[in-house]
Amino acid sequence: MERLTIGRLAQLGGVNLETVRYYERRGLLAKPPRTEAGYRQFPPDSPQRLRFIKRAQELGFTLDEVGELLTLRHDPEQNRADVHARAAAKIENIEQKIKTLAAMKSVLSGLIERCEHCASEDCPILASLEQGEPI
Amino acid sequence: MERLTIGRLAQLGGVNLETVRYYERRGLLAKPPRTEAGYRQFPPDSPQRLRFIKRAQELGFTLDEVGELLTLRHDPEQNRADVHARAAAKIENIEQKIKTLAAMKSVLSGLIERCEHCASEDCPILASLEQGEPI
DNA sequence: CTTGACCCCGTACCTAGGTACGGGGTTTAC
DNA sequence: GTAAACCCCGTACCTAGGTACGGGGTCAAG
Repeated sequence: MERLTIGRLAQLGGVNLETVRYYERRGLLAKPPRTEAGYRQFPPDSPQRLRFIKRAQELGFTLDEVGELLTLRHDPEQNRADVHARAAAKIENIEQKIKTLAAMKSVLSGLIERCEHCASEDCPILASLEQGEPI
Repeated sequence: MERLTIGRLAQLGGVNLETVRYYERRGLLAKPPRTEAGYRQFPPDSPQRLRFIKRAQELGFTLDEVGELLTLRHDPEQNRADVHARAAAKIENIEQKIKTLAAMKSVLSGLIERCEHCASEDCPILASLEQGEPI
């Protein structure tokens, strides 16, 4: 259970050190215990959490939304039904994203297959733009 | 083929009027023809293009990336092989996003199914954080 | 016992992606 | 023919999400 300094954590998580401080301020990372001298001592699973945050962000979740995702974790004082409902909502949200990405992908695949067609006016990419509801 | 004023386009596309001007400046929307008086006259497919931009953004693409996606369309002076390669790269990118989202979704589904488990220490959400490569 | 690498904190600054403002012309509806 | 509702443009401002700065303390190696 060796604990991590902030610099080491930043390195392992692939982010700037200041970003770690920022996430702590935002409440995305729990305030870690400190040494006598005030140095942060992060738990060993922090790098994963950090990477999760970055990945969720790359998928278009805001930091507030990432926070919601993370608090779906074991929070003993929330009632089960509420967690359940919020998780279900997030799942729908994710499914919608997947659907839209799948539509985009198939458009691009089509583009590759019949590239010559695409030199003409009615490129399928525009036809697909209407697909998918706003998220 | 009635053409759209900027206000109408913004309304149909669900964005602020200034956003349309901004996208035009960024080159995401082609500079439209103008009336005598200088009013923009957008082609009728502009709302779809606008919505595409917004959706791609919600999926974590930057506006620069959206621009790349859009220029994969019929641009007659690019050679086929190049378009092909760039489309293939975008497809991989999209597939990676889908994979990561699918991993997140299955974590949340698991969370719902065995909610009681999750009141304990080893919530599967953390276990999953390592899934998926950075995009 | 000191030097370099690391940490602390608060505050200032930066980029991306918009949004708002405001002074002016235009168009449409009474 | 005039008021409301649009549009023009340039510029200023705003939010989210970081990043950098700088003055100071700490810790490990030589």
